[in-house]
Amino acid sequence: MTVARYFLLLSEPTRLKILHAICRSEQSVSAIVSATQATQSTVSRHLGMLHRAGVVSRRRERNEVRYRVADPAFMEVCRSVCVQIASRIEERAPLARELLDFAGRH
Amino acid sequence: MTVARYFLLLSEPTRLKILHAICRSEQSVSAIVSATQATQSTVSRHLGMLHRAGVVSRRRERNEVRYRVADPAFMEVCRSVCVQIASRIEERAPLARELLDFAGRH
DNA sequence: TGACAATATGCGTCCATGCGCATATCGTCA
DNA sequence: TGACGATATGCGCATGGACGCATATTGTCA
Repeated sequence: MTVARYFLLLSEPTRLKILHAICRSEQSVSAIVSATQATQSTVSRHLGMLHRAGVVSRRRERNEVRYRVADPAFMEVCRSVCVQIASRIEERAPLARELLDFAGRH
Repeated sequence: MTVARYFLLLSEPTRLKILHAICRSEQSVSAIVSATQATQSTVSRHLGMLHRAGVVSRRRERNEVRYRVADPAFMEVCRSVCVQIASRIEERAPLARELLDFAGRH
């Protein structure tokens, strides 16, 4: 089931952090490394994964590679899911707030 | 990051099959087993997982337990994600068709 | 071209998770 | 209550994915 693979891309905390880091503007790998507090190799690997899936695109700028979300609709998906999940479980205040907060940042 | 946990629930083929099996009407565990071609223990385990996450609810009916999607909005999320992903990659015809097909069944 | 900075990747390890088997638990009905 | 059908779960195995280290690769600039 290919559908599951797309959800799998969004099910990894580090990958979500990476997407969060580049959702506003394209960023170099090193900038993403700083933003996510992850290792350079880890970040590079995840970026490669997202790139192969067509979620992000890249281009060289001088001697660095800059990544950006390939389609803004993808982050919109992420955002809408967060909002809907949050409203669905609004009785659990802390989690709902976390979700809405996450969604709001995009 | 709690958000990732929700996507993780949707990233498992067997769990998607289970959700697909109960998205129209509540079903007993044994019915879900037949529908998904998975083992009874596997299905029961996944149902327990989805139940603990609040995604599905259950009730006894005679000597069987019937599960249903707790909030219809959840399947709506799933559907909208599928549609958006499909339209985003419509150039890859086969995958897009698979996604839309999956989404259409709900 | 040579050196350097930035990014990608092979390799090994560790941990989480899915699975099936066997068995326990739970509820119903005679 | 006793037995049976339906569902849940302990256990062990196998697999897949994330991670870090070290190193390869790639592109840029002097």
